[in-house]
Amino acid sequence: MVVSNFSDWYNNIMKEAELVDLRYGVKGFIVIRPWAMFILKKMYQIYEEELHNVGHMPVHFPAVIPESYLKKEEEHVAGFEGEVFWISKAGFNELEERLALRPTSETAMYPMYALWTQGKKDLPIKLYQSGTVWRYETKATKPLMRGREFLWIEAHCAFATKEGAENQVMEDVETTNKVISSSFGIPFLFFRRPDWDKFAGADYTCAADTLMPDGRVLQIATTHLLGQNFSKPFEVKFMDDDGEEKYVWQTSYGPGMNRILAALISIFGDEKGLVIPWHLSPVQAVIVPIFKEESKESIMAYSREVEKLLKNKGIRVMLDKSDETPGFKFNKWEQKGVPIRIEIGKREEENRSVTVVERYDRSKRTLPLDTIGEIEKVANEMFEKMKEDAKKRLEESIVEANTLEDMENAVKEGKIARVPFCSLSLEGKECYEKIKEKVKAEVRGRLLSKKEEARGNCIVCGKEAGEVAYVARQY
RNA sequence: GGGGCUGUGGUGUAACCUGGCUAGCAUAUGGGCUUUGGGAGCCUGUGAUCCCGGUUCAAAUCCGGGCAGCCCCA
Repeated sequence: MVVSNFSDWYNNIMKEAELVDLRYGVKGFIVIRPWAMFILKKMYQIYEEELHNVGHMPVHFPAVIPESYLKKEEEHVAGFEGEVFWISKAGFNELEERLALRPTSETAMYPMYALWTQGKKDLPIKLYQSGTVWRYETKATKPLMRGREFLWIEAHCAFATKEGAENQVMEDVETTNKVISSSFGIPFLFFRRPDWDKFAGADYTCAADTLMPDGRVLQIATTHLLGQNFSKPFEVKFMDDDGEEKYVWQTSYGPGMNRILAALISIFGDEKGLVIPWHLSPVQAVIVPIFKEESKESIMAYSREVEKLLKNKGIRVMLDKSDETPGFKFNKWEQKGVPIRIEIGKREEENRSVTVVERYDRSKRTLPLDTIGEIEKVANEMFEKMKEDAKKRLEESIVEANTLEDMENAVKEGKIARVPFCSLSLEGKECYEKIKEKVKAEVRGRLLSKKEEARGNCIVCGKEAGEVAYVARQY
């Protein structure tokens, strides 16, 4: 992907590949078109399956939250109040109590959790819902990256002990690795966020940041240790073994599906268009027939035979029967990101073979018809390459910086700077604000994946460094 | 939150500064002919000045407001 004009590329691909339509006419609300929605559905399916594997069950809570619920936890309201859409009227009646369109569902779910939890037998609770939330974003909106309505999954857990909740946070990290990294191929860094940047109402927040081609990071999933901050005001209690009533320990986890799609598009896309991983693509293999008028019938017949063969193998195949020229079709499906193209012309028909072109590096090979199942292997190898290359790009974008100047340069070049930093608790906030002002970048936190020993002095204040922090520009 | 730019058929644009004739072009789209190993060609048809208000004999064009989009900065 060309870095110099990522923004143009991105805006353009939305239209060209028919992913979304921005013309709905309400700021921050967009129409997601079939090609993108199919990919989202696939991602949901894989995500939900993995959540089931680790013991979550699905649930559905209402989209509206009574004002009194939303306001029960003080920090939480303070964090979200400015972004809430309110329903104050229904039909011809003013509502007695305003209803919030959920910006996130803690305050919708926990009143019910209180009713459902009496004893240890009711714990842990591990529930998730897939759905939409609404936030009145005041920053500039950008298709799929920041909207006022977005699709996500939110998993809300409750445990008898703090340890149980902390383990859940680590399990969420592992789930994120399995799904977003291994299955979707999107590399990211998982950070413990600084205290000044945690979720409103959480003890602490961990967040996965991926790197967009222009060097800005995009947060694609978060998991929060909510501690007992919500269980107390919502009175989610249980009777413990010692006969004492105790408050549960809670977590919430939220992968943002729109943003994951935005990352998928941007990280794998190239100057020709999208490149969609095999298992997520609406069309996995497209057959492009090539013929002279006199051979049309037999080549189409052979193409249909190949189509049927692939369909029977469970592959999402599409035979492009339109009247366009082959070159037009090649370009169209490359733009749409179909991972495998199968060309069938006179040569292929005569040899009972197919020509297979993979989208990522556009390598071409001829397969005899009876080995056509090989395309799955080709596609898998393609995906592994995409994944590796993306991972390498992320790793290579991390650079050491020990002075403010180095950091500024790194960030300006679209890198993620790894810096010695005094503290990620509130004591370090002043240093962070200086970075933000001078370098126009964010302190993303410290890595979760490994413990990094801080050396030297804080890049800003010069005090002994307590942390190895990562600094980058963000979306 | 601050600043800037923009809004013309489905899409991309010309005309806007300096108001004036039938709003031009490309692409897409309907029909016809023709055509298929990297975005074919010819003929023909359909289709547009974001919304509200103001200035003016006359507004796509100038002014004000709204809505929407993009970029930069916080």
